[in-house]
Amino acid sequence: METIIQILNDNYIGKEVKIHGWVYRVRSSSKLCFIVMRDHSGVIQTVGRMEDFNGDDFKNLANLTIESSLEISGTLNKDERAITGYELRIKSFKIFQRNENFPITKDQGEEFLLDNRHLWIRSREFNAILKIRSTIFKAFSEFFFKKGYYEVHPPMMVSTATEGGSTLFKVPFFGETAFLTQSSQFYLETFIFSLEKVFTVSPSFRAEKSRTWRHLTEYWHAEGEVAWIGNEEMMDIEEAMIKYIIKEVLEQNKEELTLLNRDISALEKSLEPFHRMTYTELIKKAQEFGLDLKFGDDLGADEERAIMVHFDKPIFVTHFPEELKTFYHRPDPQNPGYILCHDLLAPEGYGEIIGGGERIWSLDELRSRIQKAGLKEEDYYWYLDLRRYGSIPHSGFGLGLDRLCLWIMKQSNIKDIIAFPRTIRRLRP
RNA sequence: GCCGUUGUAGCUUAGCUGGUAGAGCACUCGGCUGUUAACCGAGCGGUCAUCGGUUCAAAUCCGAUCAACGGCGCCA
Repeated sequence: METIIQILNDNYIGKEVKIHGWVYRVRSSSKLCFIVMRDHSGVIQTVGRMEDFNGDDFKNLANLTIESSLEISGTLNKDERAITGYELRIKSFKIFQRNENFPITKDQGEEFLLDNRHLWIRSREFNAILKIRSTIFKAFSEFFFKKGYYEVHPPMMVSTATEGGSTLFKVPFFGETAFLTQSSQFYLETFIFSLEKVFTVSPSFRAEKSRTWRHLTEYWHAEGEVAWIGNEEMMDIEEAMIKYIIKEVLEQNKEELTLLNRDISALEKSLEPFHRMTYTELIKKAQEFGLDLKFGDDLGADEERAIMVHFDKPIFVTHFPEELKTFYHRPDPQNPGYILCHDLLAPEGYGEIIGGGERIWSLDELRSRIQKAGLKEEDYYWYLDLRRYGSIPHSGFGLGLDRLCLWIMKQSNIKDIIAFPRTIRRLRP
């Protein structure tokens, strides 16, 4: 048994091969039928000639429906008329299932395809998306393993919010109420006291009623936490990580990127050094670009997009004013009122994909920030304990892997790069 | 949560200022020896989201309801 990608190759010309897969397209006339077959690896045109078959065999072949499953044996020829340049002349075949008409035909609306996502993921386009996504996830972990990090596994069911928000999913938990995690950052901070350099890839859940092109209710969160380093060094690591992922995708998924019409040279730009600027500098730049942004404003989606059309590489934005960030971020001792943190904005209008920075490591400072934020110390007893016993400087980050996928594949909606998106209005399929 | 748009055949849709529903795809049947989500001929398929109102007459105008989609905020 061969895979399709394997036999799209001159070495197989004239040889007898056997493939299995699904009918991608079928066309027939009275004495000739074309069945384009697909498997996970690609598509190939096969041709059935009436003279090659006995009895009803030709008819059975010509009457196959899209997505029927079968096994085909035949000889391979080169043929420019065929979709992928080679053609298999069918000698024999075995049908596993001739199915009813496949629900997805041409001219489908987005919503219909979402309702039928369980079937649509078979499409060539989605197949390419899933392959690139797989590379992105793999490369993320690979990068950190190569740097000596440990992968850790924080809980998804938690008792408190990370950021004190009200956007948590409640889950009954043996008489108590548990929440689905929004971020594993606090747990990662516990791990560094054992392992020093850790990362995790796990889902995060946000019950926010977002309806935008870049929000999911359940999304894949890649987080890292590193002992003994500060904001600058954290950014260096993230920059190397993003470049590593892009390089891997460029190496392993050229074909898929082409199938998606991704402009590869635009992506290659991000292998050059990223821009870095402070929040204050960014606001100034934005004002130069003619944007109505005042100091103290958070960057909205429109602003991010308007700013990012001026850059072709990612930008780290650092030193946000204290009021714009949550309590655990460490204020800059050199710049009172500013935070040692960073957001990474992706180019081509994609905006924020990473949030990270240095964490407060002094117990007193953390307690006062918790108080200021109006939160209860009891809820954070174990987080505070980390500052009681051998506290150290450390930094971390959270990367929205789906957002990274969105940008790398240059799709227009985050739902397009995950097989089964969960949003405020979609729980199925 | 706020703002906006849309709802016509299985799917994609046309239908202007009211006159009683049209197409493409899919499907069924027939034809075709080189097709590229082929082509040609015929057929099947619609309580125009729901409820109510205006009118001689409503897919079309008005109101309500429901559903979906898009944008913002929140963030990754």
